[in-house]
Amino acid sequence: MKATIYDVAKEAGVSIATVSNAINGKGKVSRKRREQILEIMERLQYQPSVIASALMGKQTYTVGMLIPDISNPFFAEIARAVEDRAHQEGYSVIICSTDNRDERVERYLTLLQQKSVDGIIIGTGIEDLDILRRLQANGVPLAMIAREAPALSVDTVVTDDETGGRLAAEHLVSLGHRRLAVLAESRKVSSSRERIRGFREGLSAAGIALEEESIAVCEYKVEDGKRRALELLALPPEERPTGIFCCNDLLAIGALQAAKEKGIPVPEGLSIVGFDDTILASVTDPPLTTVAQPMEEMGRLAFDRLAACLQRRDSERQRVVLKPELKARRSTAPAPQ
Amino acid sequence: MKATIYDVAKEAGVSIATVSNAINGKGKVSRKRREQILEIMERLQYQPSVIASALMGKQTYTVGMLIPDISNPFFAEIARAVEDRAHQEGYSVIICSTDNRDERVERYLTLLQQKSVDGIIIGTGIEDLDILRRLQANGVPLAMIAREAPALSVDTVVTDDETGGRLAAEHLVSLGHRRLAVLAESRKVSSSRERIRGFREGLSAAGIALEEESIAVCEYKVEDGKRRALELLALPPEERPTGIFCCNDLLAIGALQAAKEKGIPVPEGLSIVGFDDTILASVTDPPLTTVAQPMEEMGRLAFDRLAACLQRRDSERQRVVLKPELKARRSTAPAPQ
DNA sequence: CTGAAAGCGCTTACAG
DNA sequence: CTGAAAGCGCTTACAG
Repeated sequence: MKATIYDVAKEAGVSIATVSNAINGKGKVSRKRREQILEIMERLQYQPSVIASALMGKQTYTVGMLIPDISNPFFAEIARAVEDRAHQEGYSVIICSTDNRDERVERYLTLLQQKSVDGIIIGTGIEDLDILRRLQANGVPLAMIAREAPALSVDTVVTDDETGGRLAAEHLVSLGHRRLAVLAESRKVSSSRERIRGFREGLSAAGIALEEESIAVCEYKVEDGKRRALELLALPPEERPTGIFCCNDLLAIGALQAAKEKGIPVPEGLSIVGFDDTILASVTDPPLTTVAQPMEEMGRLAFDRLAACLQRRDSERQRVVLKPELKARRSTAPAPQ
Repeated sequence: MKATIYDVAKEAGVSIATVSNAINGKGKVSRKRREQILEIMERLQYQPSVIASALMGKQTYTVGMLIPDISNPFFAEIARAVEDRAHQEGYSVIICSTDNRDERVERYLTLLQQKSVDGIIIGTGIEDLDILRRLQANGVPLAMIAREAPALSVDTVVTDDETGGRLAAEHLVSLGHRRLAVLAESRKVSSSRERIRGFREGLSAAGIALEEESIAVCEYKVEDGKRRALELLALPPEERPTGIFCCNDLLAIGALQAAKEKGIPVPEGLSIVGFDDTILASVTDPPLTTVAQPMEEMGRLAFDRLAACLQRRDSERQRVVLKPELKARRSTAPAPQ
């Protein structure tokens, strides 16, 4: 059987309260006793039960993280950064892939609460903000990453998506493109909305309008992007967009595949801009021009924000905005004549 | 405050034991009482505490998963499959990226045990098998995925790595290659050892020997692969390998980059074969010939194996071996003359 | 400096 | 069919 605090106490000839104090550095325990107890713990391979101490109001040292899909490299890289920082502080992270579907979000949130996680990082699109309000009412610390919920008072770490969209627009405009289209993520995803807003602004600053029908809403997977891109490219050459701004790298890969299938050369016949700068962007054919987010930093900061909530629950909510950066690679070129 | 079972019991005018029975469908509770209790739970937004019931010997409905790195697409895809199956059954999964380092493995394993996870899926390379033996001695159900520990009696789901290596060899041999090299993962990683063994067998069946110095051991990251590939390609053209077998897609991308840097055209001047068939393999330039593993199936089966251990602890250990498949894309071609 | 006791929110025999 | 009571492994005042 696994050793408990009772075994240690008995072996040391003290009460369990003293063992508990020795472990937690609480109260006063003579140095001699403490060392003796520690030695016995070692010998018995005693592992304090997080479960039991959590029941007494201590933390579970576990946080949840809701993201659309861990197999999307953008979220996998973010998750790694969150995990590393969490691990440094003794926390574990439960990954929850929601596919941006509200019923999955709700199910996971219920589970996480039943498991008494200490906090939750939200990187998934959520339509119904009441879900988050309820969480906050239950006293669950929250931090948003790569997504926003402006209506809520909640710690947030985002890239400046609007600026990111504008950078993409300016890049394409400077290359002479005037017929542009967008591959968007679900409207639920705030970051996607912001990117499109910035993109539209960037275009209108150059006197170019972005028609509503040039915005194709996709799920976040490659196949969706490809399907919707094929629709956009089905127009006759003189009406067809010469540049597509994609709200993430996965969609951009879909666009790349669509262009290939249509026999349209990239970048000569079509320029494609992605978003995120995941590992994918650097290995595609051609390598993807994309708007980079500082993923490692975002993950780290998001955990730090959450940890700050855990420490002093009353603290100010912060909103951290990181700078995006356009990485020009080879999927963009001057617009065809 | 969050409602507890006491609140529900008081509201319903019954004992907490009856509420507990109603929730768990244990004992006999009249249908009328049960419905009344359920209705009150709903109204009070009562969420049973997993922590408390775990302390009474029930499960935590949480499992751990040790992998080298969640930001490696291979493991991200596996993790997604594990997560989906786990979620179906009401379990959550804690992701632990170990970077294949024993101290991180030990640290995570200790944490997971303190948190009383119901079981652990191991996909990380482990040098010191005693670590796993100790886990088993503590009664923690285990399942290995994509890694083996033949010395242990443990459920295992793997691809037939040896066959995978042989497929790679046969493919290269059939294209006329005779000077071959390997980009290997750490020796700790059993799957990498097996792949190399199969590759070597495949070569020797064609009368080709694989020199020890043609095997470059890397970590599992792109940069490592690139660095070691550069070394392999530093030889004069007539001694340099015409084909490189890489033990995963990430290393293959490193090889691709090294070739590009050296100005060696792929596949005309150098053929490259990867392993895994992650999303990366389909988007590289050129697309990667690689040995595919059925990642979704592996993840699903691994969780099922673990779940089987949880149910009936005494059951037989199983070893599931899945078939790899060579996907010929455009990174391989006939050997240069 | 140390220990007895209460209690966290449940489950599980056991008795009725 | 229902409830009183013990107990899971800890922590936390409180008393000494």
